Amino acid sequence: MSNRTKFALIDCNNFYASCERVFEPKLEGKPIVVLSNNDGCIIARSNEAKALGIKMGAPFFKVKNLVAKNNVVVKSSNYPLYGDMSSRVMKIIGEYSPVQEIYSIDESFIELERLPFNLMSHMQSLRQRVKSWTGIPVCVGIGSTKVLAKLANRIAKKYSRFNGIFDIDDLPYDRYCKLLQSIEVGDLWGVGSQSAKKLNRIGIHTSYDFYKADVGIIETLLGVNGKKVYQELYGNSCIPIEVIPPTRQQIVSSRSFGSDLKDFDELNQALTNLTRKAVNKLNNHKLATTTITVFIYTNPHKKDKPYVHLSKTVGMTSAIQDESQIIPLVAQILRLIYKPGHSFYKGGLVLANLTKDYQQQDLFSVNQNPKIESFKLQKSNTIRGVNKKFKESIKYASELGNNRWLPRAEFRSNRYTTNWSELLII
DNA sequence: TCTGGGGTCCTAGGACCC
DNA sequence: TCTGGGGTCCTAGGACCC
Repeated sequence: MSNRTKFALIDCNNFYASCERVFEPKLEGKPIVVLSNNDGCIIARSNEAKALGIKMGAPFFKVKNLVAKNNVVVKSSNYPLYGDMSSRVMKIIGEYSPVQEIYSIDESFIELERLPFNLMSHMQSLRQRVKSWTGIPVCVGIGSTKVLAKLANRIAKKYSRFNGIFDIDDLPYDRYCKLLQSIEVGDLWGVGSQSAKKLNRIGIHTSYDFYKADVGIIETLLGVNGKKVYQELYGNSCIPIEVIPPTRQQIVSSRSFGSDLKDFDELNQALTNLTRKAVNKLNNHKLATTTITVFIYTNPHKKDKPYVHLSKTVGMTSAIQDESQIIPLVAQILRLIYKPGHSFYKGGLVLANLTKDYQQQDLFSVNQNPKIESFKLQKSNTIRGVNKKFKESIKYASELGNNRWLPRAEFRSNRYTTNWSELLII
């Protein structure tokens, strides 16, 4: 047991709600919810809000009464703040192990093998340091596989007597089985609602049922991923830590609009903005794309009107990476799919087939005057430089207009850590 | 009636995660 | 009135190749 690899999962408690509290300490002890883009759904809740029965993912308008009655504090999401807080937290976690995977904005796995420390006090020190340096509370789950570390984290969060740290390997076998019996199979990491339904149909309801089932049946029903989860419950590590994030496969940029859009120019305005965001990401990763998908669709929740989903994918013979190439192309594709008379609720684009090698020229293209090519490159570098220094001061004209697409964000807090004009004032 | 075998690549759809 | 956004991987089926 003791010389097996050990993993720890560090998970921030109610991350977005906790970020809001750091800069508004009077919210401590009060119920808080954070809304998705466009103030649509609940995407984070403080413990107090959870206790009121506010569900994850609930549409905001459906819980407005409950929220008002209980004086729940409402915040629009503030990703610049959360992203910056996340990188601070992750950096501190990284000081506690040479092997770290940043799994999501609020979770990180680390490997604990061969660390010359008492594990418990080492992790206790991590928790305290993250809390005192950033204000964010975290819990630590420890186990010999990632699935077990995830499970352990649940326990650490749920029972305060563990002081935020739980090592599942410390459980004797019978207690481990008891624990599995208390957890629904759909709550295991990697078993989602669809798989849970399939398993329920053959009498597998708890994680313990799953643990005791035949591995062949699990593989037939859930495929290789289900089998991995199964084996990880037995302590056989199948899902390795990924220290280096794999290269991106695609970049998606999409939004539901602040108001439904009918007009082509309005849609194009929104799409230009989204394209610029996607291209910035592309450039930051030093990638180029050869496949662009553009899509727009009407509100699927409105039953009185037909749901219309329009999209088109275009492939190119050579990879492109420049705003001046991609923005006009997106506008062209939008022109091809656009149909008047519908109220579009959401739209976006996907850049796919990403490649590092964007110098490759098209064999059949003509007029590749090297002077012109180098001028183009110089131009786009200049624009990028100016925009970096003077925040988004050069834009495509197609992005300017009536801004009806801008998402609602009625309850947004300040970008305390990333914007000079929104610093905390004491 | 009987109709090879082995492989790749691409796409769409489904499932999962946060 | 009001329902998020951004990812990954797997699988099945079709097209195509020799």
